[in-house]
Amino acid sequence: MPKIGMEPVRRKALVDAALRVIGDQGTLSVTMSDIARTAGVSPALAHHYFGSKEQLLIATIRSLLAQLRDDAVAALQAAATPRERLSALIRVSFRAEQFAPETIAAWLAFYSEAQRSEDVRRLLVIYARRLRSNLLASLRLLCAFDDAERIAEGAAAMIDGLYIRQSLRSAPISIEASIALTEDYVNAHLRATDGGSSPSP
Amino acid sequence: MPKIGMEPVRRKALVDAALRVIGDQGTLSVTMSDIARTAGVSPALAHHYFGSKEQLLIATIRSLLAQLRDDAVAALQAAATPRERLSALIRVSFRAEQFAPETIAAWLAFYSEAQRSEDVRRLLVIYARRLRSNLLASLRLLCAFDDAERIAEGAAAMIDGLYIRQSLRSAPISIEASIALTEDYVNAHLRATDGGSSPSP
DNA sequence: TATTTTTGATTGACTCATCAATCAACAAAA
DNA sequence: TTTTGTTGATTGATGAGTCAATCAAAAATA
Repeated sequence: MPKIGMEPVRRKALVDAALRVIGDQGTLSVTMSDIARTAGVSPALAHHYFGSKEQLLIATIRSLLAQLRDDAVAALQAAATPRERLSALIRVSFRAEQFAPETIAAWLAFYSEAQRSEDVRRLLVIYARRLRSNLLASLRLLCAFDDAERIAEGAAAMIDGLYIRQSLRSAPISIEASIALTEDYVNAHLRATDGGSSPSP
Repeated sequence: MPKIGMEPVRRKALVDAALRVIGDQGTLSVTMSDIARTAGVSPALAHHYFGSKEQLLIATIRSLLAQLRDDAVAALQAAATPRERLSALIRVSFRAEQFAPETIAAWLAFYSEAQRSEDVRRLLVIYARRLRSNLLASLRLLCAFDDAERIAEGAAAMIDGLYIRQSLRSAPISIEASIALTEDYVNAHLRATDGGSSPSP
């Protein structure tokens, strides 16, 4: 069995397994054994490649973040106008995989961990900043500077809030309804702050 | 030392200690010893009164919820018009204690736990439902039925979202700014859905 | 080509620490 | 003396991290 060049393969398998196990159990208190078993290797190997559970978790978050970034980049490239880019960002946030119960459970677990681990916190801050600045870039072309800041802040909060509410699975909101709520928010404010399409000078 | 009638005193001390320790450490993976020490008793006593860690945690969430409910009731009673009641609900959600980092960290930990414990989940659903129905009761008097549903959903999401974003402590938003964002949302939509003050028939 | 050496991949078995839960015992009030 | 409050000591389980040993492919050598 021992073929050369296994390292990247195992690393990926372990990261994917970690995400799955964490999503299923809804907590970071999963054992290295669980993760390793899901990845089809021994617990010792997980330690061999990642050194510690913490490092494996961090790699897992990085992987989630990278996927989210790639999705956003792709969606933005396919959009032509600022308004379309705005909608693309909203749509990406509610992608089916991202909005799946296990993914949301994993995100929640990471947010909770961020209270303790500075490394985890820093990674989540990157996500928050990126979402905000992406929204801002489009909004600045659609309304006054100050309004753009406020709307971006509000839209980001609404997106995150829809996620957390989804995690309780009582009266779950559909993906389309979530997108509609966020779009409505943006529309109402773009309309309220000026005629509808005159960007700041 | 053993004075009679200690049970309620100890229970409260343990629940309060649990909330504090959980908030400080940002996780439910705190030890019974930590909690007991903070409450000034032995770990064995915590088990004596609560039977298990799970039960103590549940009592802790109940206590948080009860306080939130009492705050809401008080705020609602002090408000006269539907519009005032709406603002009162928003203001209560962002109470200083509720918005404190430790409280938010505790909430986050509970949400995460809800993925595993059906009991915890049920309690959090109660909170979500209560917030929604409180908002709805006021909104129904201010706009059409369908609009009320959507605005309530959106406002609740925004409130929860502002909480979760606060937990990262990057670019923290002030209490007043959070209230303003939520008020703006409600105002914009009340304005958009009809002239401004004609309730549904 | 055949043989030896090196090296990466992999694991079972073990250590060490932590923690929830239990229990027997004791102290003071009633 | 019965009841209530309280604890120290102990147990049993669990889980992260370590380590020495094994295995097979690749590289070097003859």
